[in-house]
Order: sequence, then structure tokens, then C-alpha cells
Amino acid sequence: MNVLNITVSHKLYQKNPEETDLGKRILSKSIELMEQMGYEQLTFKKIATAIESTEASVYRYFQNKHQLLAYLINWYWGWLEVKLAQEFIILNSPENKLKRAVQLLVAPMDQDARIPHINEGTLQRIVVAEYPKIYLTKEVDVENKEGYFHGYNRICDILSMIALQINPEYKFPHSLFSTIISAAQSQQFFVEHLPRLSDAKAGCEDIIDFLTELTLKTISNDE
Amino acid sequence: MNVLNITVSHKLYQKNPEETDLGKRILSKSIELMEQMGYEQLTFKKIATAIESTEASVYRYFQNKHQLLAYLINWYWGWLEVKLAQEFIILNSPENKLKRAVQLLVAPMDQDARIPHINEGTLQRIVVAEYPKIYLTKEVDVENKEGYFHGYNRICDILSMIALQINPEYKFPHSLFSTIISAAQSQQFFVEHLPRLSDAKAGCEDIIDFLTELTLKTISNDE
DNA sequence: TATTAATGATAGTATTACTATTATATTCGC
DNA sequence: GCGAATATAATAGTAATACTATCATTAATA
Repeated sequence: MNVLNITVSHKLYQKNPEETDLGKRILSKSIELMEQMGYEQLTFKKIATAIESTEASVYRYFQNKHQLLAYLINWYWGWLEVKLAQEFIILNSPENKLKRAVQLLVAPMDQDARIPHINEGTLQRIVVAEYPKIYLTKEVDVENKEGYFHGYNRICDILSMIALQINPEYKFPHSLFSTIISAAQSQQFFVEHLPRLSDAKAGCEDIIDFLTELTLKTISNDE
Repeated sequence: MNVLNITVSHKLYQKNPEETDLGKRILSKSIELMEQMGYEQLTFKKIATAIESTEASVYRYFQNKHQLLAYLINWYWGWLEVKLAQEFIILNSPENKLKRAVQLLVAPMDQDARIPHINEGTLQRIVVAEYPKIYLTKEVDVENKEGYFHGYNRICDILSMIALQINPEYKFPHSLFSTIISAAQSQQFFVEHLPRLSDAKAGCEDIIDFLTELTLKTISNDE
């Protein structure tokens, strides 16, 4: 029994994969394969073969690979929002909340035993490696209306509100946090693959320091 | 006669498109079509038809669409480096250099009449809409060795050096400028397509203000 | 003029991204 | 326990894509 249930907009699937055993196996195997071979190389045929089902069955759950990726990524942001809410219960100052948010964005995720069909750590690596692909398309405006980017928008709103508690005069909180969140992803990628674009050493500490300092200095109102 | 010539690593083409008339027509039409229909929808067949040539001829210049995109984007960074160098001749303070760099990243580009086969403004919009696609692949490590990301690395190095003149103690200059450059692109995209992720109004002024303040506050060493 | 290089014309292949159809197995209301 | 609905499997097929290969033609060049 799932105590916790991340809800993803019904525009992001044809048939809810969380409701059936086959659906969960599709999610589980998609995450595993996408991390291994990358978005481009993954096909519905490969997923189907790996779970001993058929291409047509996978298509009943997701219109196409793009929708599947959007589903997974929205699931991730939904889950991150739940994590943030849990953490914020015991954090009082907005500074500490923002610091913790940065840590959650960058530190490797543990698997949540209540949700065995989603490996959160692997999913996080998928987000790092594939995230911009869901919005850098010509369909972005239509898909935005359908809620494809809802999860990301919400995280960005939440962190913006906290920043405004520190400095109500700050003019660009949404720009700042869309930048911070995207830098959290890309710095992880750069450390591993394009190290000249980062000063961080392997491990997440340097990235956390960089982003925390960037955030707090930027929203401070001392001149 | 080209006074100015942007050099792109020979790993980024099969046959140098700048050296022939057909090559230049391929570049020119690729830029036009990619901006119109987006990277995913573009095919070598469509380029060939549009310039009244053949698919096989386009393949003689570029191995595949990915290499073509990498070529165009490297051309853009090479060209931006030339622009920066020109501007820095008359700018003396590192602060003013960084401010001007941010403006160049975000403000729409004018067409350079000396290079009629490259529309710099259109190319800039391609970079905004497609840039992360060249490194978010499983081939990133191999392609990095082949110099696919050289142009970006160089811009990032140059700006890092300038920042260190302002504050030699700053620990994360490369991380900062890879973040700033990527934010320059993504904020332009968000303003147009995902406005909840930005506070900027249409036009480039707000984005420039946001990025300039972010940069200067972050590298300042007053606490 | 002979040679070479560049391009055009055409054809072909393997893979991908689907759609359609029918058969079988399972579940559910009654 | 039966019929109906639903989910999945099995199979086939199609249009488009991303190439590769071959050969003919044209232009440049020595």
C-alpha cells in the first residue's frame, strides 16, 4: 500500500501507469533503460522487450517517448515538492529553507521503499541528463497549456516566495530560481562530462556551496 | 572577400562548408530552416530540396544533423568571441567588460554584411532554442575530446579571467559563467514560452539587469 | 587534353515511430 | 457460473528517417 502518492496530470499519460502492474513495470524499466542508454537510443520496442510485453501495450500508456519523459520528469518535481514540504516542517528561517532546497536538488537521492517501482536516484540522473529536452521543442506552447511543465513551475514559485521573505524588494525571484534549478542540473552534468565548465570537484559539496552562495548573495539587499 | 573568418574545428565537418558555394548555401538554408521548424523536424532531405541539391551532397559536408548543429553553434561562439574582443578594446574596467558581455549574450544580433551566408540573428535564436542538445547525449565524452564544445569553453574561460580581476578570491568563476551563459539563453526562451519561470518582460532589458546584478553581486567580496 | 574533384541522380537498406486487427486471458456484475 | 467488458498479447503493416552506395555528369586544373 502506497502511503505516498505523487499525482501527475492526466495529460501526461494515455492510461495511468500507476494503476496497473504493467504500468508500473513500464515506469520501472523505462527509468532503468533511459538512464543506461539515454533518451535518444530508448525506444518503446526496447522497453516492451525488456518487460516481456509488446510495443502496442506500451503505447496504451504513453502516446510517445516524449510524453513518457515528460511524465517521469513531472513525477520527479512532484516528488521533490513533497520532500521540500517535509523538510520545511522543522526549518524556520527562509535562509535555511533555501539552503536545504539547494542540497536536495544536488545531493544524490535515496530510494524510497514505499515506491518500489520508481528508483528516485536513477530518476534524478535522468533529470540531470535530459531535462531541457522536454521544453526545447516547437510544441512547447501547446504542451505548456497542457501542464507539461507544471511541476517545475511550482518548485520555482515556492522558492521565489521564500526568497521574497528574505528580501521583498528583490525583482527577479522566478528568474533566479529557474536559473538555480537549471544550474543545479547542469553543474552536475559538467562536473562529470565537461569539467572545464565548472570549478567543482566530484561529489556534490562544491556545487552546493556555489549555488548557496550565489542564491544568498543575489537576494541580499545590502549594497 | 571575407575580412573576417570564423574558424571551426575540422572535427565539426566532413568537408569545410565555408570553402564552396554549395557549402555556404547549405549553411545559410540550414540556419533558416532550423529556426523555422526546429532541430527535430529538420532533415538533410529538406535542406537538399530547399537548395535544389541532393541529400548525398549535404552528407558530404556533414556526417549528420547533430554535427551540423554542433558546427553552427561553435560558429556562433567563435563569432561571439570575436565580438567580445572588439568591444573590449575600448573597455577598461573588468566590471564594464562583464556588463557588455552580458548585453552581447542577450541582445538581438545584427547581421554582419561581410558574412552574407550566415544570419547571426537567426543563428542566435537557434542557440537559444537548441544549445543543450549538443551536449546532452551519450556521446558527450567522445565529442568533447574532438572539440565539439571548444567555443563555449573559451568564452567561459575568458569571462572567468575577467571576474578574477575583480575578485581573485572567488572560487567558482567557471561555474558562474557557465551558469550565466546558459541562463542568458534559457531566460530568453522562458520569457517567450514559459513566462512563469521568469520575471522579465519581453525585450532584453530585464534579462540583462537580472544577469548583470547576479554576476556582480556574486563575485563581489564584501560581506 | 587528361585527370581530378565536386556534384547530381538514383536506388536501396535498416530502423523508427507509429496504427490496426484479431486473439486470448482476466475481472466483474449479476 | 455466465456473459460482458477490459487488458494484454501477437502479429502485421506503413510512412518516414537516416543513412550508404553506385554511377553519370560537370567543372576546375595541371
